[in-house]
Amino acid sequence: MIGTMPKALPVLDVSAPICCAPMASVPISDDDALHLALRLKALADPVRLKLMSILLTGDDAACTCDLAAAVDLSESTVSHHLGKLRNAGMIASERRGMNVYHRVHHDALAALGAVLNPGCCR
Amino acid sequence: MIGTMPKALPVLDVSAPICCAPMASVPISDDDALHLALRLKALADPVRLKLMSILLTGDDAACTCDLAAAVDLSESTVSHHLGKLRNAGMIASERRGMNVYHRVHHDALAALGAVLNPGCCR
DNA sequence: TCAGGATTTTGACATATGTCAAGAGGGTCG
DNA sequence: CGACCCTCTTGACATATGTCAAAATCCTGA
Repeated sequence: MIGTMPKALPVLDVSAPICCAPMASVPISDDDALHLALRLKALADPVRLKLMSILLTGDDAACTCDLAAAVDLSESTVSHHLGKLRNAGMIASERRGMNVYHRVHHDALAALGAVLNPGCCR
Repeated sequence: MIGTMPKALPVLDVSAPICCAPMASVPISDDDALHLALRLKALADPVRLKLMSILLTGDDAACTCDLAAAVDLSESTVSHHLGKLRNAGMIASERRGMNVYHRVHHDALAALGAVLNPGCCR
């Protein structure tokens, strides 16, 4: 039960596709609430939102160092944020030569929007 | 600039209607990123998602004590969570007699979904 | 006015989070 | 191979967060 969660949110792999009914259609289960919360938490940070937006609006995938420059933070910090996004299934990262390039999982973002927005058509 | 935010996220009033372009349409501004993050943070907790879902699927508004019973947490804890949701503009609370009844701001939820989901029609 | 129930606020505590510096891997190119 | 660049991991630190108990508010009804 959700009340007996005195300490930590467990660390789960939430990189699988989001799969739960819109919040308004049915009372959400404890399990779905936890998974959804972990994904929203991954997005609920100004730096990570900024990174997502840069990736979404950019022509191509961007590497870690470019992103670090764009948000003006250390590369280790940006790597940390990218790790969180990747772990939540929001982005995919791929090594090309010396750099690692990141791109958004559009489906994951759309699915998240759909769970929140009852009136959303797709 | 977003990088020079060494400490705390400022406490802002984000109860006003959400107003920013979908994340994918334009690189999000630092200001919009901050506001959006604060709203998402309000939602990014399993207990608060559960509360939202209960309110969304229930016939009527629910009072604090009913919600506390539903999620099996102390009333002070639930009051704290409801305060966060209210502060983010996700719910409205109204006193009726001895109890305080809470209901969801559907628009706020929908707007949040719309910012996330580029393909959402409204 | 006063007793009692509902709600919120305050204080305390353990845990999570965001940040950077320093170090460890991994890849490229002389 | 060896120097160097990009990335990720680790350690440390300050701050935020979720929880409850206890105290303070607010409201109703006798």
